[in-house]
Amino acid sequence: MKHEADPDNAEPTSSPQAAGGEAVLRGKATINDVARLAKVSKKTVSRVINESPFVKQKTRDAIKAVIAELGFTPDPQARALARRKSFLVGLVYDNPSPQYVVNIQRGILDALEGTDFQLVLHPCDRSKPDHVARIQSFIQQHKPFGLILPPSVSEDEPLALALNEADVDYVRIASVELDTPSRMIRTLDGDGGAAAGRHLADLGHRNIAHIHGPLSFRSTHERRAGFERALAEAGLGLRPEMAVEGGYTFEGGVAAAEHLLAQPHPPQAIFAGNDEMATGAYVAVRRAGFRIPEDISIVGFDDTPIAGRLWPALTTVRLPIREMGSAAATLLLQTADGMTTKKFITFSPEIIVRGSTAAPEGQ
Amino acid sequence: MKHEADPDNAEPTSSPQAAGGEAVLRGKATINDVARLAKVSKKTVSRVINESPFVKQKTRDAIKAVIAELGFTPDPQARALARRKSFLVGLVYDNPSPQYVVNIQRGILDALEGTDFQLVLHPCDRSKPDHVARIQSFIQQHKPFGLILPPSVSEDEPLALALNEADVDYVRIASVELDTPSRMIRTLDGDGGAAAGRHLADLGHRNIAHIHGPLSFRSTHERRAGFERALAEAGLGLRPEMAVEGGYTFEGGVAAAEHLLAQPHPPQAIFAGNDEMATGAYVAVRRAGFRIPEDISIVGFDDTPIAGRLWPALTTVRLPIREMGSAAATLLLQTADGMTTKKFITFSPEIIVRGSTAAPEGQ
DNA sequence: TTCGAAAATGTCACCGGTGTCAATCCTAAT
DNA sequence: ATTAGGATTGACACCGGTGACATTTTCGAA
Repeated sequence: MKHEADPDNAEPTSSPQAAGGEAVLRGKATINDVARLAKVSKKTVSRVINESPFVKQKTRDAIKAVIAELGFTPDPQARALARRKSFLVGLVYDNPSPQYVVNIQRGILDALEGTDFQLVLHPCDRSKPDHVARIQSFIQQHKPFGLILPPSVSEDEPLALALNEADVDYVRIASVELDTPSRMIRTLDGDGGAAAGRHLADLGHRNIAHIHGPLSFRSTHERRAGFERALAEAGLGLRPEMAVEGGYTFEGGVAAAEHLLAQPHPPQAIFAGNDEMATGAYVAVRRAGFRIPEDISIVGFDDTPIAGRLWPALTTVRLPIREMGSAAATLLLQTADGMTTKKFITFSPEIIVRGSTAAPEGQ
Repeated sequence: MKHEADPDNAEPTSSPQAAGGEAVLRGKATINDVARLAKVSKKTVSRVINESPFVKQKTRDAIKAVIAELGFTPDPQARALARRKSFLVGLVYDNPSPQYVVNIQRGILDALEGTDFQLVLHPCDRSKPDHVARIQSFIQQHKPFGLILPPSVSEDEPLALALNEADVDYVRIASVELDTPSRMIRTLDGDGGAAAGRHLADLGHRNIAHIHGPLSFRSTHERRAGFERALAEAGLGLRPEMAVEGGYTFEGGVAAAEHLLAQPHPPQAIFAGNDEMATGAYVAVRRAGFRIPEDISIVGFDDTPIAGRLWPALTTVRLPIREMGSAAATLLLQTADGMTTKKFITFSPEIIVRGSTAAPEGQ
C-alpha cells in the first residue's frame, strides 16, 4: 500500500491551518475544494455556480451547502479566461456634462451591485478618427460582457455597426429610434420640449425663443420639434430668428442669448435645450440688465444639480438619468439569464417648475 | 519516421485562413503563436512581454518583431489568473461632489491611457458598518492591482489598516499627513485657505466670516486653519460667531449664510470651504437683498465648473484635481516598474479671482 | 422485468499566460 | 584547451474555471 498521495483528503488544498477544520479563510477556496468536499466533479460544481438546470435538486443543495460553508466565490479571472468573456461592463461615453456622466454611473452601479460585474470606464473622443478602432481594441483585449452607450455615443452609427461585428452586447440610451437596431433605453425628449413650450405658452408668453444644441445630436431635433409642436398647439410659432444654436455648452448659451437679446424685439422667454445653455442665458440676460423672471423667463432641460443652485432656481425638464442608467445595466444583464429580452424601455421627462419662469410683466 | 504531428508548423493555430500567411487577425494571436514563429519557448516570449532583463538583445528584437507582425497583445485575463493579480485599478470613493469625482476619474484615465490597466469604480458608503468588509471582498475577488482613495475615503484609518493586511497597493489623496503611512497625493489645503484670507484682507475687508465643512473632514480644519492664519497676519481675527458649519453642501451653505446675515453685524465678506456652500451663500445673500460683490464678497474653494457659471462668477481656490488623479495613478503604477517610489507628491492650490469679490463699498 | 431516451454527472483537454527550477550557452579566468 | 559561474532559455505544472463529449443513472413505457 503506497502512501504517496491521498486524493480523498477532504481538506481544501489552500487552507493551510485547516486542521481543526472550522475557520476557513473566506474567499480562498476554489472550485476544487468544493468539489472534493461535496464529493462531486468540479464540472458539477460549475453547473451549480452557473445555475444549470441539469443538476438534481439534492446534489445542488449539497453543493450549495459546501459553497456556503467554505465561503467560496468563483474567480472572475479564471471564468473570464475559460469563457472568453470578462465580467466587466464598459461605459463608453463622450458627454460634456459631468452631472450626466456621474448619474449614469450611479445608476449602472446600482444595478450592478450584488452581481459579479464591475463597471469600467471608457471615455472616447468621437472627434478622433480612430475612436471606433480604439473601442474595438478595448473589446478584443478585455472582452467586456457588454457596453452601455449613453448619448451622444449612442448615436454613433459607424460604432454600432462595428459593435455588431464584434462579439459584444450593448445597450444604448437615446432619445430617438436609431438606424441600427439594438436594445435601448429610450427617452421621449420631444415630450419634454413640448412640456417646456406648453408651460411658457400657458404663462402667457407670445414671443418665445429657443437655444438649441448641436445639429449633430438627435436630441437637439427631438427637443426642438416637441417645443415647436406645443407652440403651434397654442397658436404660436417659432420665428426663425428666434432659434439659435448654443452647442450644448455654457459659453454657447451665453453667446446665443446675447444674440437673441440684441434683436429688435428680444424674446420674453427662452427655452434652452439643456441646463448648461440656460445657465449661460442667465449670465447674458443679467449682463444686458434684465431681470429673471420679471423681464425674461428661462427654461432649461436635464435638471442637473446646477438648476437648483441658480438664483432664481431654474425651471427645467427632468430626465431620470440615474434610473435610466440602472435600467440600461439591468437590460444588459438580462441576456445572462435566459429571460425574455425586452428591446426597449421608455422614460418620460417631466417639467420641474421653479423660479425662473413667470407670466410676462406689464405688456 | 512518424507523421502524426508537425510541431514545427509555423502557422498561428488560431488563424484559420492563414495559408498565404499575411493578414493575421489583429488581437487573435496568442503567446503560443508568437513563440512558434519566433522559434523560442513561450516562457521567453513571456519574459519579453514583461521586460525581463534576462533576455539577449538579439532574441528580444526577434520576438518583438514577431509580436508586431502578429499584432499580439497579451490576454489580461490569463495574465491575471496566472499572477493572481488583475489589471484593474479601483477608485474607491465616497464624495458628494460629482465635479470632484469626474475630475479625479479623468485624471486617472489620463494616466491609464496606453497602459493595460482599466479603471473600475467602487463607490462606498462610509456610514454603513460593513463598508470595509465590502471593499475587502472586492479585493479578494477581483484582485485589483491597486486602489486610489480620494478624500474622504482616504481619511478612513480602519480601512487603511485593512488594506495593509490585504494584498493591495494603494495611493491616497488627502490634505494632511495621515496616521498610517502610505504613498499619497498631498494637497496643501491650508495654503488655499490662507490665500483666500489674504485676498479678502488685501481688498480691505475687516469683518470676514467663514462657512466651513463637516468637522469629520480633515480638509475642513486645514482650510480654516490657513484662513485664520492669513487673517491673523493681516491683524484680523475670526470671531467665533462668524464661523458656521455648512456641511459642504449647497443647502448647508444657504442655512449658514442666512445665519451669518441675521447677526447684528453681518459680514462684509464670506469665505466658504467649498464652491457648493459658496453657491448656497449666493442664494442666501440675494434673498436677503444684498448685492454681490458690492455689499458682500464671497470666496469659494475647489473651482468646480459651477464657479464660472454663476453670476457674478465666483472667486475661488483651485485645486488641480484632474492632475492629482493622474499623479495618483502614475504613482500607483510605478510599483510595477522597479522605479524608486516617491512616497509623496504635493499639490498647491491657487486662488482664482473672479467677479464675486471686491473692496467693501462706502463705509 | 427489460429497454431506451432523457437526465445527471464525469472526463479531460484547454483558455493564455506565469512560476519554479533544470538545462544549456557563454565568457572570462585558469 | 578547460572550467566555473553567471547569463539565457526551456520544460512543465499550474492558475481556477468552462466546453465538448462520454458515461452512468433514472425512470416511464413496453
